[in-house]
Amino acid sequence: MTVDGRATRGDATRQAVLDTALDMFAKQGYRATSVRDIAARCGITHPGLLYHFPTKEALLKAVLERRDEVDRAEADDGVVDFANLDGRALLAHLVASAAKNATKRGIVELFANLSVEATAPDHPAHQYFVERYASLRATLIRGLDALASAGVLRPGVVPATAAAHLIALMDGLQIQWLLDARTDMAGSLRSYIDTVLTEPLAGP
Amino acid sequence: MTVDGRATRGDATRQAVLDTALDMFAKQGYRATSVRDIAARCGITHPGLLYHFPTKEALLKAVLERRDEVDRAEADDGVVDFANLDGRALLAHLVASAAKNATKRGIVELFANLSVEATAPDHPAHQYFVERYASLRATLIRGLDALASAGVLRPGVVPATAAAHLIALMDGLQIQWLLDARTDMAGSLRSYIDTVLTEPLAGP
DNA sequence: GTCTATAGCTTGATAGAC
DNA sequence: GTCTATCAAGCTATAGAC
Repeated sequence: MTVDGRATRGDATRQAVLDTALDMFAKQGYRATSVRDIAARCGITHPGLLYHFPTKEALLKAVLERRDEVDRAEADDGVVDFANLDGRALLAHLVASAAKNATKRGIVELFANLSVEATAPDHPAHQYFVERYASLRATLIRGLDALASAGVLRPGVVPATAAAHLIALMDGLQIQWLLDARTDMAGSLRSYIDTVLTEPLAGP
Repeated sequence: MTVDGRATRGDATRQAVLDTALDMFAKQGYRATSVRDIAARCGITHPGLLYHFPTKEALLKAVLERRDEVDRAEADDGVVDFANLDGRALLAHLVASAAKNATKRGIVELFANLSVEATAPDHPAHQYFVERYASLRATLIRGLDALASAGVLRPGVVPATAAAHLIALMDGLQIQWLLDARTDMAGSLRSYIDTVLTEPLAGP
């Protein structure tokens, strides 16, 4: 879409490239996917693609931004603001995300692949992931602090430690699930959360 | 070494290649490291290298096997058999491993990279990782079962679930540590273990 | 056991026509 | 906006000399 709301042909192609790139980065990883492959699946040639995204790296960044938009849109079912959920709702949201991820192998592969690749300081997505982890960690600590104040955190649980555990569990369980789809990411995460709270998390 | 115990020049080269490959796969990932680069750092050409290991894939497998040998040798400080440690010693060993890993960024990068890459069923190291995870999981469940029988497991802790948590934590904490070296892998792991036991793990 | 030389392929990116 | 054509560079792997 252009700023004034009219869709052009170029924008349609741009969208198709973005969707296809997301799918292929997800299934094969960023490094293992070539610009040519993406272009071919969109019915154009690779210089055609590079007209819209000048480099492969620019395409990756656009894909990540688009992914965040989609996630935000989905979370806005009830116009919820993730960063300001109350403690229990925040933890419930993590479990729900894990359950939803189990229906999207491609997305899980993309982020599992990238979060390791992007660990290298010179990776195009390095800064994106540094910020992503820092922000998630901060949100979790805030939520756990609130739960501590409300007295529903099991004594001895340190918010910063539990936050690190939660993030590690989400990442680690994804690897186990990718290796063996019988892994219950959501259930496993929930059972950790229940050891942290004085009263189990409600819900499905 | 040849079967009868005599070292030959070829064997020395073989060893150098193995060590160098481990180092470079670790620092840059398997896919991003070329056979040429490895050969050059060994002072030979790449066809020279391919005489010893017919393909890059064969080299990877040899590196993984070598890594396991070294790990086993290190664990055998006191001639300990990892799979038959008693429960507490097994958990203490995990913490010690995490601490040791924090001195070897290369190795951590190699395994973090590979455990995600190898999630793809057609990856050369797929079977290796499937078996690695299954065996670690089995060992952990056995150890936790023993602790449960001894009555030192906090009530409500399910061995299979705690085993999945421990593996996920080790993998996930590695990613956080690679992103930010201030992450305390060993401490974080230990604090999870302490929530699972009725009495904290002794030791440094 | 290691070399030179090279085949044969894929990659990301650019120039310039239409 | 998309194409053809092409570049320069990288890769794994092989053939055959020494």
